[in-house]
Amino acid sequence: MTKVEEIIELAKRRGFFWQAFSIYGGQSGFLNYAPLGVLLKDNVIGIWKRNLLRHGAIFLDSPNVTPEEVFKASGHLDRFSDIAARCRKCGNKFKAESLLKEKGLIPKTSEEARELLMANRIKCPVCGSVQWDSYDFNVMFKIQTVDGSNLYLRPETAQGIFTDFKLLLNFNRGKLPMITAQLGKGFRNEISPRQGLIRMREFNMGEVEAFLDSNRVNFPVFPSDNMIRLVPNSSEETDLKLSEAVKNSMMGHDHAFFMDVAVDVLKDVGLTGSSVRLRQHRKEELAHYANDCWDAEADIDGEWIEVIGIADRGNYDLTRHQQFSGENLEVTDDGRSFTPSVIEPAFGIDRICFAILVNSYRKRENGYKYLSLHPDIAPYHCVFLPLQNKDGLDALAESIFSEMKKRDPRVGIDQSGSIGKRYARQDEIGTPFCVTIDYQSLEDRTVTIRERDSTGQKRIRIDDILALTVEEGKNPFSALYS
RNA sequence: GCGAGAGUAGUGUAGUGGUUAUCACUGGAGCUUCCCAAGCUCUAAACCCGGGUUCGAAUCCCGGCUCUCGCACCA
Repeated sequence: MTKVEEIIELAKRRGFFWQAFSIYGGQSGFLNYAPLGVLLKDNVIGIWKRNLLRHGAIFLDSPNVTPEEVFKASGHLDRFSDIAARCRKCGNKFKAESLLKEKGLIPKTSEEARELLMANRIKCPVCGSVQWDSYDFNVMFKIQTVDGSNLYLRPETAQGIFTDFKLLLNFNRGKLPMITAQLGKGFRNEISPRQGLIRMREFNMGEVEAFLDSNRVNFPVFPSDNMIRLVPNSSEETDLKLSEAVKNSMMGHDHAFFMDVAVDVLKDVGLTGSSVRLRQHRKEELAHYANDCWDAEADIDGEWIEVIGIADRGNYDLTRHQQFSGENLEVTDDGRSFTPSVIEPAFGIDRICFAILVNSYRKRENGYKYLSLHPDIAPYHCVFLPLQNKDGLDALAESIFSEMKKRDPRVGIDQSGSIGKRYARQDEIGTPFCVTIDYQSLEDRTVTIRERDSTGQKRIRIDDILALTVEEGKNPFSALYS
């Protein structure tokens, strides 16, 4: 088994994620988060949300189902709908538009495309046949109401924010810059969804739209000014602080600010160092709405995978929605009217979760596996283990457990099997600390705390555990082993 | 979507026309001289779905679904 296969095997066996609808054979492109995966994902989302709140973000939650007009305005309807041409002989599929481009022909319908392909004896690039079928292909899932209105499942959550821009700005008392964010699902009818959590038809995204005045610096102070590997599209890759990259004119200041925020989030979930980089899109790679885009990529077993896209959308979306809706979406500031620009960091929650699993997977010399998860994002913070299930050890463990779970619900207790088996079980799901109640505990109210990565142990007082203060998103037990 | 391969307990697997369907790990109950998956006993759990061939199909054929790899796709 390859490393990734081993991780997927562990993730299925221990309950991080499962194939969706598996009793009916499964459905390609859809996965279930299993019990531990849900906890991990919640922690990732919590880190995303707290980082944004820290910068004054406001949040929105808009519908998945979106009317056609919105995607006409956003450009997704045109750019997502293609006429596909299928060679009758070899079955290969192409964009009809690109096959007909050299003849200067632009088909309006799939029927017209087929006629043009046949009439001009366009050859299949693979087998040379001139026999074609054609059909409409849309990457957006189309649905209909009973009265026949066309609706789509959104391919990105961003449009919900753009269409509520005036309300959000009013809520923000008219002030720019304004950071808005939405956690939600996106849907894309991928032709061949693959690689588990990497390419799904329904996926979790945490999108941020920062509205700003492009004539000035909107976010002067970087939160961390992280040092990061940068891969620009026109020069050599280099390690730089983001402030230095801005000085070198590699990107705009406000764009770099959100790259810094993105790197902070990755740092908080435990993705750091050489496993993360920022790569600039090539011109031809840019989405229709983007002026510039840098992807935060994570190393997933030797392959760089986009986990966050930080796009400069300019004023494209607001300008388009102003045109199509007739609403005035300009902002007046200092007597000057303008359409705000947008920087959009879009976080791929599922990919971040998968990158976390892959990058935390370790093997000990004896072959036993463990997940070296950051203590703050592990599904369980600490698990209590009575060395024996008798002699009062079990009762003492249960009393500590029931006291602690009132304050930190991310604790567990495990009384089944040998102690080594229980340590191994917790190692596999990435529990960073195990507290073992042994015979000495009965005499002096001390216990041992074991750290997952080193397997080292310290003896601590039960009262010090009970005195821990719990802070949202933090593992309080880290304070006991330092 | 195309081509090739593959789908057997939760996981990984054995099984080339007739088996009570193999083994291991995991899970559960218990014993145990008890701090790193020890040992022992017991136990739960599977042939992807639908057709066909056959006296008889996990096994052969067809279709569907899913997975893997390559191609294409990835706004």
